[in-house]
Amino acid sequence: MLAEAATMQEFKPVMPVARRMRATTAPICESCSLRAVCPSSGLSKTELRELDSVVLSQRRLKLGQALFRSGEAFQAIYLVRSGFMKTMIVLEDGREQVTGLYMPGEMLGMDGVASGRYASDAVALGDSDICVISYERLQHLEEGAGAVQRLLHRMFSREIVREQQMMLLLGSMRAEERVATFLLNLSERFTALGFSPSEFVLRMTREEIGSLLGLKLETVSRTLSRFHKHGLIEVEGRHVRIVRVAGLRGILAH
Amino acid sequence: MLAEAATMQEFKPVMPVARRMRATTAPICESCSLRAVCPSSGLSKTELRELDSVVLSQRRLKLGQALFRSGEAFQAIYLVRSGFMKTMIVLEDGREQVTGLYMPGEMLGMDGVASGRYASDAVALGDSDICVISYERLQHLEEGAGAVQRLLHRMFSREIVREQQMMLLLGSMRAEERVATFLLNLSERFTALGFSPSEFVLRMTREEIGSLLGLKLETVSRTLSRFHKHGLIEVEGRHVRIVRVAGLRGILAH
DNA sequence: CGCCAGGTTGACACTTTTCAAGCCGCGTGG
DNA sequence: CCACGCGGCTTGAAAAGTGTCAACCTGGCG
Repeated sequence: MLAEAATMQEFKPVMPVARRMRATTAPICESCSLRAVCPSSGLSKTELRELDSVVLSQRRLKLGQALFRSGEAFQAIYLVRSGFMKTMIVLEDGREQVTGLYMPGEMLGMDGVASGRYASDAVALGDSDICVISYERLQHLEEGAGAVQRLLHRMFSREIVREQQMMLLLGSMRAEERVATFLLNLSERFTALGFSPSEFVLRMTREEIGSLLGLKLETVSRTLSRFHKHGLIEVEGRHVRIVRVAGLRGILAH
Repeated sequence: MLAEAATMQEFKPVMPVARRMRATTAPICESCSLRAVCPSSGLSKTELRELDSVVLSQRRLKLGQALFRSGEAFQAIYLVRSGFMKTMIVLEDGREQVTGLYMPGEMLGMDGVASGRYASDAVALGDSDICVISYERLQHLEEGAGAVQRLLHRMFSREIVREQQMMLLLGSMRAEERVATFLLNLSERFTALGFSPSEFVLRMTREEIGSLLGLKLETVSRTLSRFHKHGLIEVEGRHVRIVRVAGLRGILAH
């Protein structure tokens, strides 16, 4: 039943990732298999080459490894190439809030520009490949700077919009609406990546999902169970299949 | 008792704002009274002049008037010169979420860069003066572009960090913590503007505060009353005086 | 003068959290 | 090889925190 989703869990780029961990000047962006979803889509050949010149390297992370941590000196922004990342803020008293879930083609670390130090932790939710983009060099691009700068601005802005929507969710939705929104959002993003809109694998524990949605893990679990009981989804651990999208959407329509 | 706060409600810049509503080339930034808190602090004279060249005009808003609305074509970003603004997202079903409160020196509208349309509504919380900055021209700055671009990036990033902190508040704090955080945050920002850290005027109704904090207006009211009962603050409508900062901070320390 | 928006407060309902118990699958070490 | 422990998940029952509804107060303004 959930076989397709299971294979998808691997979540490898469609084409093999060539020249991993290569030196700075390797044409990573030009030949990137993520071009379709990568923010760099829309750039010209020369502009892509420009972009390549600022890609410092690739990084590989395993489950739980940090890409950066709150307070570390900001030097680079990061692009998810494969795998999943989460960002979170931690309070002194230990409470933590997952502030974002990042999929291939999405960008991380822009919160570090403000003060020169990252404001959040970024942690891998499984094996992940990450493009490391030197912010320093990005600033000093000469050729093609216009297009690349505009791209960067769109990325910044997209992040702001994403966070606004998260605030809407956290500030004015009840548990069922939050979880439904979460599932529908995942579905969209998987679709954009060329995967099934209806069948996928959550990459987070119930606790992480809860933290992202501002709920306790038990509430997440109960809500998923209720959705299942009402025939909206099928759940098996982290495998999810959306059975009645309209039903999920209906929950949002109050 | 709350006299100082009452005068402060006017919230005029320290120096008179010269050449309001003037043509594009007026040296608004160079002579801006907000320099101390304005994001443009740190720019050189020439860079300031550059910045001036992108300031289209000034806009004056009254209570309830919109600076931009969700869906409108994005053309400019805005800087609050005097007064207060709020941003909000509205759902089809009418529910709305205040996503931000903006004071003099703070920037609005960057969410429009992503899609070319604003993603939120910006509404004045009272008489306000706003700098209108052409995004188009900002992009095409030649001289001094480096410094101005860096400045813009910091602004973007600061907004991202601000929203992350809002998510933390909305996702993992209880009502008392939210209100205490709100008051302490206001206190800091007023201080930065040269006003009293302990005595100020809320510019929003209880309902707006509630929406910003993800609470109902009654909860806001009750929480403020409770703070008052415990001798932490004094409240009289929108006039607030913080009596025991340590007490408020203590609430955050669980 | 009277209305109305904004604010406060109480009583009660509802959602979500908290606490607790138990299940499952998996890796480790006896 | 099996037992054990443990993290992750589910479910129930009770507690806590907020929301809802309603009454009432106040000040400003037509």
